[in-house]
Amino acid sequence: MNNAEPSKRANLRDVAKAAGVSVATVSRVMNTPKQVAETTRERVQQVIEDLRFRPSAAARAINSGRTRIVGALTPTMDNAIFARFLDGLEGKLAAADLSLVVSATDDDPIVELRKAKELLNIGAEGLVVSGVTHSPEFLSLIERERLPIVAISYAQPGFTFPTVGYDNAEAVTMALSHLFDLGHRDIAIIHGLTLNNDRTRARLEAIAETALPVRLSYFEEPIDVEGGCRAVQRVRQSHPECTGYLCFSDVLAMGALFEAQRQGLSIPREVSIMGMEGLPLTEHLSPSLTTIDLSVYEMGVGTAEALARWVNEGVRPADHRLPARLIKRGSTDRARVQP
Amino acid sequence: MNNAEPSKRANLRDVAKAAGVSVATVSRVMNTPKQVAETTRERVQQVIEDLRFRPSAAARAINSGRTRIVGALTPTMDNAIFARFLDGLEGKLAAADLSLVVSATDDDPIVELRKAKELLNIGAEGLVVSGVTHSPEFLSLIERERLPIVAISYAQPGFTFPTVGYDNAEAVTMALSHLFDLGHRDIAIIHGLTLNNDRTRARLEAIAETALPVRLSYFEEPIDVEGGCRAVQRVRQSHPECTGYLCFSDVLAMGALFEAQRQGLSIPREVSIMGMEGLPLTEHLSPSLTTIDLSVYEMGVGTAEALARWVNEGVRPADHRLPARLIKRGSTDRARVQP
DNA sequence: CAGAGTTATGTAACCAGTTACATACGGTCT
DNA sequence: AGACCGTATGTAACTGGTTACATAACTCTG
Repeated sequence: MNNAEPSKRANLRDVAKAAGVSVATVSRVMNTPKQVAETTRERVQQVIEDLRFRPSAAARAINSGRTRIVGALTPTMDNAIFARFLDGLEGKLAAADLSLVVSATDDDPIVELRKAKELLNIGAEGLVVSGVTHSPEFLSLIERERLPIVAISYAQPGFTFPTVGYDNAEAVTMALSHLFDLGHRDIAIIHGLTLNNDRTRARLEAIAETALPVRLSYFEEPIDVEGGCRAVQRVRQSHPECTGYLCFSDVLAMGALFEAQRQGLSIPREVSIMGMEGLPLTEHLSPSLTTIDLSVYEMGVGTAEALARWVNEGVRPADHRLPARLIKRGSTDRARVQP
Repeated sequence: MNNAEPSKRANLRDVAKAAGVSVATVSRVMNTPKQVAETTRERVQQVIEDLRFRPSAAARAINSGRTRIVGALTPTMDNAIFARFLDGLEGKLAAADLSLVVSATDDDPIVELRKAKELLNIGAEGLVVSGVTHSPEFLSLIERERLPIVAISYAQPGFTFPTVGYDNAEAVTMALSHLFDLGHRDIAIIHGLTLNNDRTRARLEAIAETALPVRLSYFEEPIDVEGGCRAVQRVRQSHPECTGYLCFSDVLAMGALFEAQRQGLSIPREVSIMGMEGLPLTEHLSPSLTTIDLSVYEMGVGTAEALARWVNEGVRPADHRLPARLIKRGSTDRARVQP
């Protein structure tokens, strides 16, 4: 056996030569097998296997203009919500024969622009982004490339590109009403950073416009458990009269719950706490966490369906609004009558 | 202005013609600018911008043989550990100018093989996989393609391909010793599914070989909070004498903690519970969770560095063993003297 | 059995880049 | 002036596939 040569990958010509046919026939065996006579087809197939021939994706892409790659630009991956979203997204994209490239932007428009360009450079056929606020350079890049793109976490029919997400105003209003209905009048709003995050801003604007006779105070913290803890410390210090804590994220709510308990507060007797998102984990806390389910996994699936149709069939998808649903659990209850 | 034609993307020839130079010159402007006279260079640059020229990734790939894409095959993304790992991985890969395609295998070797082939089909230059146990077809595929590949979550120097991970035996022994040192003799081992998961099996084997005089009982559940809850229900029913609960995952440990508290058990007075992984969240539970920190984020970064060097410079990386470190917190304490 | 239609296959152009090699130009040295 | 050198640029071959078109062989029909 002669293993002398470094055995570089076989190409179409090699296969054709070895099988004694033309390159066109080999190509047909792979793409339109029924056009090839059975005996020839089998012989070529055999050579393909013997030579371990694998067609070059690049060469195919250059002809078809298709890479079957789409990119997702999310603020981070290390966050239960985006992890869950990406899981749903990847699963459904794979079913549509599309590969998912992930890219974290850290909620920075400059990074977003840079990473979007890199995604285009590797030939991404479509993009997923968070929210509807983006740098002008980003928007014009998308427009002039006519790139299929879907914005998530933000339902906004008629926006520049299709959105797959929930109505942030509706969701937050639902949450606030829940606390109001339970008799809470002094409510702490615990939210993530507003800088470069239009989802948070949209929720805050909806809150600000409420007609409900409530007294609100606002606490901004990074969306992690520690942020939730710090927020509660600040609430207790500056606004101890608050009996309802509305957190814009389940992760913040978990931190808030833990810290409140650490401070000896009885939940929900003294203070009601609620989150948003509907992470599976929240059901198992003690007390279980009242939250607004935003069907994050379904958002991933819906986004994949929308983008896959656009990329594969050229059909620009309609906006897809996901339901927001109150999940009433143990962490919220009637406000205690003031002493 | 004539906007009649559908303005298909400009290519090298278009730019060359518009700038009045040859295609070679345009190519040089992009790749080796110093070889081109300044006046020519500037003129070509201008045309490139005017025509919004973006070189085709596929055409480049066909020449260079490089796609700058690597793939990661993880059981899932919707899991705090893998999310954190992927976050570290993507960040460092991006710094090495590599894009990350993610693909979930659901711990199924058949899916793993299929998705690995798909990754190769789109031109992935390297792969990340979980653990060291894979189907023979998968292994031979990797071998004959001479594909750079790194296995994670499993330190095994000298394995078929380089590993970046912790020593599962060491980690679990560390955990067991901790409980033993605190006086626990009846210990419940709560672990994820062993089917197709060699990390879990390696831990179980290490546990089985312990020289410590302890009585162990085993409880297998899917790695989610509910799994942890169910495990505790089973422990209480079949082995109520257990005072130490050793969970192979922080997620299981959280479920165990919640369920134990729901059942009225005082942690750590009556029962000590510990997890593994070192998720940031665990620090904030009440009581805070004792765990074995496995530096998951660092594993992501280390994997990226190893794979990037291999792919970019052809240097097969050395095995990288990550430290396992006991983080003693509130959920474990001395075993109560038997009444 | 000629003419038409079907089927199987080959030839060569094409996609969008990179690059080896050739060439033209201007300046320096002898 | 002629040889020599370095720089700037162009020509054309090449990467690895796909596919329009041509062709050859075979079957069917009148």
